[in-house]
Amino acid sequence: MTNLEASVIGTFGFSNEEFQSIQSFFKPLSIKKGEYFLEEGKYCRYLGFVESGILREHMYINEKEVTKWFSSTGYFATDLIGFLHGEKSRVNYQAINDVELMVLSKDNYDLLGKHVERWATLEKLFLTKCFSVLENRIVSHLSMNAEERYKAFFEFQPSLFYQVPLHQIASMLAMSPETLSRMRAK
Amino acid sequence: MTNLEASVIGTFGFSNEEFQSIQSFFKPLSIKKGEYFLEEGKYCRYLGFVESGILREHMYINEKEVTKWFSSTGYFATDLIGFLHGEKSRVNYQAINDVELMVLSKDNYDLLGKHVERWATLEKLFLTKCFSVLENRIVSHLSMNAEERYKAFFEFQPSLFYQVPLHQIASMLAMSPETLSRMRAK
DNA sequence: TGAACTTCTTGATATATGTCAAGACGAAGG
DNA sequence: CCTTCGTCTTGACATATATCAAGAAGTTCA
Repeated sequence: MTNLEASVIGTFGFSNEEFQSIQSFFKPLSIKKGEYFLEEGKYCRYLGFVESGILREHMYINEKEVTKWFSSTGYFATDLIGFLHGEKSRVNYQAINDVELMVLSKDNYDLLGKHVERWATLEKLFLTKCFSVLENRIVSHLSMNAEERYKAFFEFQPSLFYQVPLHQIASMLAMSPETLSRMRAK
Repeated sequence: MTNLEASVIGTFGFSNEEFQSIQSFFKPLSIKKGEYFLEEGKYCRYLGFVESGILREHMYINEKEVTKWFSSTGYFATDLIGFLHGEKSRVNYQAINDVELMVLSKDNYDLLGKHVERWATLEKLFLTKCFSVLENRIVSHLSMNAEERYKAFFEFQPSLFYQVPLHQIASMLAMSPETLSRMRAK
């Protein structure tokens, strides 16, 4: 069973039949360490699902690089708004290490509604999951200090800390690399 | 023309016919200053649209009150995840002043798909707008300091600053009331 | 192997922001 | 009308976090 299958059936509650009917729309894509899956200013033609490896989502603001998210195994990767609306991406997705993806083109994505009866429901579930993740992050910024954000994220995804440069994690948590280093020291 | 009509046609691109077909599903609701439109732990039975007045979205974390958002004229109000999934609310919506709403019950919301042909498209547009707002807020926390967040939000909604207690705005921007007061002094 | 990088840590210090306390002011209510 | 309460500001001070700088390891690559 691929990770895609496990995720789509487990997390999103697709039936086996539903999964079979969408599977053929995905195709595999390999990306080498350092290469880009998506670049700022280019059209978001693909929705990626990470089978293995880690992609980093980042953008430049006032010449400073801001890490927004990491898509590791089992996560989807794209500028969702850009993808759904057929617009240019505002973010980059770069491979932290060698990455294996299953990707769905925008054209195929738009066809799913005709091939999967429950698609409207399933798509809504997907969108609301994404929404929920962001909502929780907002709350974390409203109610936690740097140390609490570090602890919460470390509990959530400890494995990332051994695979990703820590200064990038620090950026994603809105703190300096030195601060993150000091919290780890405790 | 009601604000609901203007918003749904202007922002979401409904046709007049589409608006007419959904209008009857909404009903008006008045809320007095201080009263609640939605409370933590209760089921989210309604999606509200603010015709006039301001609602404040807030929650309690470690006994501390955290203001998450303000829904002023032209905004929707509900715990979106709770509403869509038929779950209990994690937030409160309290009236800052007397508020006039147009509300859509969960039952009616679920009926819209059968009455409006483009509903799947329109609903997706609604969800992605909400998603986009959150995404921008995340980026603001990753790339701005308190003063920059204050300035950006003040430019975005200056009128709020004259209608809402400033300490609540401070909470929403993740800073202390004193800090907000000092930024304003400049 | 050695040189050039990157990453991570640590210390010293600077700065932004939070906390505490007090007072001014206006609104709400008896 | 007075009292009380909530709001906002301001000052003094505390603290969290950022910045700057240096060095130790680990990596990459010729």
